[in-house]
Amino acid sequence: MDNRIIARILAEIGEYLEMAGENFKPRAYEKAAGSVANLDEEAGSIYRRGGIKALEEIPGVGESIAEKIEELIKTGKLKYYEKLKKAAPVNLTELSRIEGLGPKKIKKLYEELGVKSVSDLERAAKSGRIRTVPGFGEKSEEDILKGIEFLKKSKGRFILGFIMPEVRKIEEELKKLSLASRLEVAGSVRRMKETIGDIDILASVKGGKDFDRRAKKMMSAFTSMDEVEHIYAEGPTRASVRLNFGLDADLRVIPESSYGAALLYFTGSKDHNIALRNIAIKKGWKLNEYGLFKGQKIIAGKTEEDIYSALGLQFIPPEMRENTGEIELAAEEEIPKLVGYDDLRGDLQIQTDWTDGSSGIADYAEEAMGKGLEYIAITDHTKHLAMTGGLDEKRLANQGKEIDKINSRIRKAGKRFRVLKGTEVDILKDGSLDLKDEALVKLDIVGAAIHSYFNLSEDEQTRRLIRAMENKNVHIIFHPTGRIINRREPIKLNIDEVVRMAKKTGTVLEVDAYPDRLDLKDEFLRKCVEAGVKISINSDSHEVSQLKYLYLGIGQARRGWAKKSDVINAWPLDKTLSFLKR
DNA sequence: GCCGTTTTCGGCCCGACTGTTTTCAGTCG
Repeated sequence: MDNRIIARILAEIGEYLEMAGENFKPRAYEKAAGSVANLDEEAGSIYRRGGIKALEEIPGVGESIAEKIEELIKTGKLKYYEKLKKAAPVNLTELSRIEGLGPKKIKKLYEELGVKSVSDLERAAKSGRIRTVPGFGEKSEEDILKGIEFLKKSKGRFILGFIMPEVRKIEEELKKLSLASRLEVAGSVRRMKETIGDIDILASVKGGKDFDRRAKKMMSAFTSMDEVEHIYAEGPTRASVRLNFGLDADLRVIPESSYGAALLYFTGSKDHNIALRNIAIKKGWKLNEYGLFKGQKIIAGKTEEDIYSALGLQFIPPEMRENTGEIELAAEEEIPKLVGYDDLRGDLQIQTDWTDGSSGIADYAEEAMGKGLEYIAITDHTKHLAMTGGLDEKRLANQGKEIDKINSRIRKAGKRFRVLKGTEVDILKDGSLDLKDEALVKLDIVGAAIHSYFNLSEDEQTRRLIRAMENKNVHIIFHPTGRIINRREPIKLNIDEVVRMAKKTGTVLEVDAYPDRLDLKDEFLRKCVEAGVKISINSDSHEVSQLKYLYLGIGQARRGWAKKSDVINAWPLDKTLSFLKR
């Protein structure tokens, strides 16, 4: 039984206990679920290694939860969980996705009306029975129907790179009003999470006696924007709305003196904030969105730096704030200097109109120069991918001649820029490659990638990838897990083994920066960084405008704690090339 | 149910907003 399933069951137990009116147990289960989900090792393997005592080493897991995990590992079932489910057989996960509905209300609806699912809920609301339940009224009934409608329309979380233009547009519109002294999108957007659930906007206005008036003006400007489709809540300092492109947005207005505290708070993550608050508590202080306080006296609040520093911590970049060890590093002054958003010098994965891309090589060179890059690699698909018009050895050689011409034109124009010859060679089912070694050895950059047989077992898939890495001509594995966010699951891989073999063979692993790939993802990148495996951040462009997606790959690499020295295309070209010639 | 510079008991992050209530429980982030 894998960690995700164990974590989900623990989290559900927490919700059932909350329904039952328990006070602190739900949080204990929720916390344990979070740690299990974040484990590097399968709980089953921890248990086999050290038994129940080893399970108790997991943060938030004590005697009782360890026994429950043991039962799940041994029997695949958990009596305690089955009992809770039987006592209240409702689809909690589904129902609590409706805005405004939590465990307590769900319990009431189940007890009074027998509501078990969203479809039960819809019937109850439409027939006017919700309003008869104590604590509910006509408004609640309406809100529930609206919530159901929204749930039917929305497809869960939005992919950051695709929604970013809309986010920036809202941000720009609000800034244009010139009502706020500072305004910023915080939350998961600022942490560069690959998907986001909503937009958290933070604005500050001058404090003092006119604060209320200024804040109110800001709030009403926000809720009356053209994009606002529905207002969930609107108070003097906080409003929550649904935007017409299907995303929810929150605005908080705070006085300037609290901007740093509020930015810290609204950037999250929630777990990071809780950990910071606990540090404050241990010092006898209190941390909230208005500042860090000792009694009534404010110690810090104007900037995030001030607050971290007062807590005895180094500044932590937003992308690292997930409470997965960064606070401990900050206490030791060991936060790494992460690769920066301006650090990339080249892009090593680009598809052109020779295969399934729609822009030509020269256009890419032009666009990349305009973006300040110093090199790009052309890496079209190979013959096995017939639907893309993949290149065979002969067409690849012809493409090389065109690249030579383009490079000489660039040189004659006196520009320092180079187009590298490359390929995205297909990894076949058995791990062999789609092009002959004689063709590969002539190229500057050989990326290899899996595009077929996504359903092999973990063992087969891992051996397949390792065989590709063992080819001396392969420099980089492109999008190693093959996932497409919200569409395709990653292939099954023993990632630790892959990282180990990448280190041994000197193979680079990629962060494909395309918005719905971001592959490798953050947690796997951390493993690379720890093991000393180099990474490259590439756009996987199929059209010149897609070079802009590199920033998403950088964000993901920062979430994986990568430094400039870990990223081969953040280096000068001669260093990169000599590194690749192992 | 977990945990410990509050250490084996007594705490557990904190504040805004809503709807349905006449003072607050529930939800959210």
